[in-house]
Amino acid sequence: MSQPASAKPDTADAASRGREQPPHRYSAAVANEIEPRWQERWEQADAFRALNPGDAGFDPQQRKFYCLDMFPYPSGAGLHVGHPEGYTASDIICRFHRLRGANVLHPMGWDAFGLPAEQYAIQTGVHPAITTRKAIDNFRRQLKRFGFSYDWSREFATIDEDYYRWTQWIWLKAYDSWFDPDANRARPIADLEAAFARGDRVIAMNPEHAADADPHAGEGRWPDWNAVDPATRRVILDSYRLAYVATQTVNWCPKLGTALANEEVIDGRSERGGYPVVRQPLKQWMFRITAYAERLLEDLDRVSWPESTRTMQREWIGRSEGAEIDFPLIDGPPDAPDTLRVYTTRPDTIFGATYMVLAPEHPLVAGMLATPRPGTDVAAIRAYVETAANRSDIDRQAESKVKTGVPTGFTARNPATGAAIPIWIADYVLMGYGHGAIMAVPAHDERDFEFARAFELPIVTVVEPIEPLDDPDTLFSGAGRAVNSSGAGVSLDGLETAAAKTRIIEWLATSGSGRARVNYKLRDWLFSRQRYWGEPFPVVFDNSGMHHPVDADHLPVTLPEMDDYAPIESETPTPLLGKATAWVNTTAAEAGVTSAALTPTTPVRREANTMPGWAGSCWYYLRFCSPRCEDRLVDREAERYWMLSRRDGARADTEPDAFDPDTHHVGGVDLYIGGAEHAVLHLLYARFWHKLLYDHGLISTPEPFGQLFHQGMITAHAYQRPDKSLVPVDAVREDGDRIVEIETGEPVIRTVAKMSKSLKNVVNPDDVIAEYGADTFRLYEMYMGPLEASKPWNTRDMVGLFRVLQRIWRLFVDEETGAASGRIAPRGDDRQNEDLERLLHRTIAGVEQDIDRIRLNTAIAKIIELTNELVATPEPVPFDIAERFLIILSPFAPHLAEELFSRLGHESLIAHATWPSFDGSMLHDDTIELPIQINGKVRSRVSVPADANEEAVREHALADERVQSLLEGLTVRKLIVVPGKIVNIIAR
RNA sequence: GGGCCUGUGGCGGAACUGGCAGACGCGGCGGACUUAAAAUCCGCUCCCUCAUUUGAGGGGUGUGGGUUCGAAUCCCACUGGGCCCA
Repeated sequence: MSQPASAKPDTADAASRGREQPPHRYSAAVANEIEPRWQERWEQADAFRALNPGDAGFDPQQRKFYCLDMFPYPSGAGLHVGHPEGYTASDIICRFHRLRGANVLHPMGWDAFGLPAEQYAIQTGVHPAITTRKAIDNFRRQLKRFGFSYDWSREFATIDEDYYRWTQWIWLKAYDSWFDPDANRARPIADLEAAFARGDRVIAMNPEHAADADPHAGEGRWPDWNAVDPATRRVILDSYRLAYVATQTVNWCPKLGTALANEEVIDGRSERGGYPVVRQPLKQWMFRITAYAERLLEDLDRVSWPESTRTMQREWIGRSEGAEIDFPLIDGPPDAPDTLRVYTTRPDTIFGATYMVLAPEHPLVAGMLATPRPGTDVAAIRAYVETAANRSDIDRQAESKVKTGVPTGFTARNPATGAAIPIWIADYVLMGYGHGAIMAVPAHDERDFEFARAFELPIVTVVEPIEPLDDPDTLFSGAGRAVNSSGAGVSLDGLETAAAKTRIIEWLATSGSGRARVNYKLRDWLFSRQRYWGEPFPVVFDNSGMHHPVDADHLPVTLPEMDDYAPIESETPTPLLGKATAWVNTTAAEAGVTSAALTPTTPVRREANTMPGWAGSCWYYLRFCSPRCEDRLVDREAERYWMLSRRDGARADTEPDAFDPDTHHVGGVDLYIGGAEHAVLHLLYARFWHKLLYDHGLISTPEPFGQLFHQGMITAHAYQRPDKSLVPVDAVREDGDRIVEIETGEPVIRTVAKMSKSLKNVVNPDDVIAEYGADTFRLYEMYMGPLEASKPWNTRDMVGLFRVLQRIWRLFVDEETGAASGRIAPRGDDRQNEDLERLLHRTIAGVEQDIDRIRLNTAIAKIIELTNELVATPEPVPFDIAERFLIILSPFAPHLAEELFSRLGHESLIAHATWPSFDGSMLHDDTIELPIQINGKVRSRVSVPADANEEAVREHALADERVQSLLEGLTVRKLIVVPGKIVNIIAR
């Protein structure tokens, strides 16, 4: 065992070796014999094959159930005990639904592109495909050993060519799409061009195009499409694409040869290795996910997801309502726009806007540096802008940091007050949010306030709290009543904040200096990585830098072989694939660009960036519906069958294609189980791709995952010093009542921590299965606590579940001979057992309810209670009770259940048995014991008929001897009867 | 700093919608079996006091308050832990 904390000998192991052990007792050896045997039987019988429409034996009347696990990234380290947690839960639920007659789709596959394999390749030179395939084989072996009922015929990996060709195909679909704000959906880019040509749309750059900071981009400047030159047409159309190229500032680490996410940069150095990181502009492929912000937000109300996850997605999308306001520039730089546009959620505070701030990256800055105002310290501005460029957004936004900035010397006019206010540059304003510029209202915004104090800028109060604040010195940023807010054109004085906002927006609109605006924190999705081990983009560039898509018939674009995978160390960002010069430099024909776009011999450069790890996981759940489909990303019929669910549970395939919110569930996968660490990114990205495909009519539901469930984390015990630092489990010993660190003798306390190599508390599932078998492992992991809770692994506790299985085994099998125990009445014996029958019905009902509510720990407790009763019953257990008991056990401990079921004489698999029904009248006894409280304390209990009415119960209670003696000398003031529950007598 | 979740025996946890707190499992204690130990099986096991053959009483779900006939459950404040945002 790899858990040194369990100092006790491992019980199951000892049991299997014990000399005087009965020869046929349920032991680790028995488990390890019967489990692989049944796994082979299932495989031979193709027991868990999900039938698609058109398959032989497919029954259109059968209920469907699509239950998906978040597929794993197969690392070289193999499975961790955290992996099988969600997988065991989904397996139990799937087996349950099969027993209840559903056609269950329960697939498994591999998220196989990604960094670890590439880093291993850098060290060893072994191709990532080789290490990845090996890791997949190991993961598959480990998962199969748990007896999970996956339909393995549907298995695929994201690195399979016939999978990622469709990943690339979807990207091309996005490239070929624009988002029509009027229709609120994606449409082919050809529709946009046609609309321009017909004159149905104003010909303009996309005003939402992130790469274009020109605030006037959305204003038409081209009256006639036919008069626009082809190059400009392309630029205009490209600004609308849902997959587009833009120059983004990235954290480039020259030493690592890649761009890093903001979270991976700490104080200007890489988190891994501590290498310097520079902020560099880099041409990147982006996804216009922001176009879907509103729909991604709205549809959160329609899915059955944990509230916390929906909240996180809402916050990530970050919708806010406010206004964009144009502040006229006073003597601005030549060639610059006349106005400076800002976004604010508090337009009502405009009378308090005493200065403005530009992000250092703001396009106006260049013009200000080129033609500075007299007396401006240009060098200081330049230095400030350069320094700011290398600070991460996270650092820049940290409120604790001292605010920095420089004055530009330029001024703008506050449209409300008419006053000229100075324009500053400061890095607390980010280019990525709003318009990269703000009106600063230091009286009512924390950051503006600190900045104003640091640079002695005026602070004007324009909102007063309606209720006086407890602490008058705190900055007031809430809603209140406007004061000092009157100008030539408009007055807000006396209005409460909401009304003031409405009034000022009306005035801004009529005066032409602003308008209401909804803004989102969500940014477009940076989709390029400078890695090797990812999907190549199906796109090339010609000599003029223009991009051309690869024709769909030429997919997939495969990766070239490489001699070494070391990153290119460079000051200028260079993708690793840039090394594969022979692959990069090719011709239009070779790359698969249609001759309509480029003549076949045109020299082109392939896109050398690759897609990020998220790409493959964005649509794998769709592919599982028909993983071998060759002519489409997913078979139409199969997709509709598995993804579209009617609310009443009936089959949907007789319905028309169109999703109907009144009769259909919103999304396809009936139950999606996976970790909360994917609450935002993976789930948001997958929803985005799904909606894009839905808009193109390729799939039938607007959401991918109808119900989502997060399993908690499996933690482990660790030890903590008084200073809260952690001590590895092998560095402590028990010293009497205390636990001390061996090296120092200092006491430590037991705590809970993540499993980690450094704490030496990682548990390897292979070891646990060798010691106890998979059935015990499955039961233990489900029994630890509620699935959604994080809970500490404690190997010592496993023996309890092992003993339960041992008791069940002993009930059926003679430990000395291995033959039938004789404890089960033979088939055909008509003996009854009323008490057991009632308990069985209660257990069936309880387990059903618990599985439906995903409370597997209490379901197992109920099965254990029944087990203990069966074992304790002196006379033989009726045959059909034993049979039904095994069926309800089978989702949880499938191997043992199959074995015992066959020993009862069954030829067929228990996996294909029918879930037993329960009789509602059997759930309650005829008479019940009712507790009697006197003044809130239980003093007695009486037996009453279960259906006794309130009056009868009252009489029973008052007639009770004990109650009468306790009530002596007291007056009953009140008597509360809760039928079936309790009686409370209030007496003085 | 803001938001969300959470605190129940020695441990993991149970308790439907406000109705007998501690199901079930671990551990511990006692017993059976054994030369002995392990394994297995049986019994007891929230704490305190008195009685100890049955038992009787009191306290108890992080702390303090509130609502209620009745609170682990609902409300308020505080406090410990976790997660997310900043």
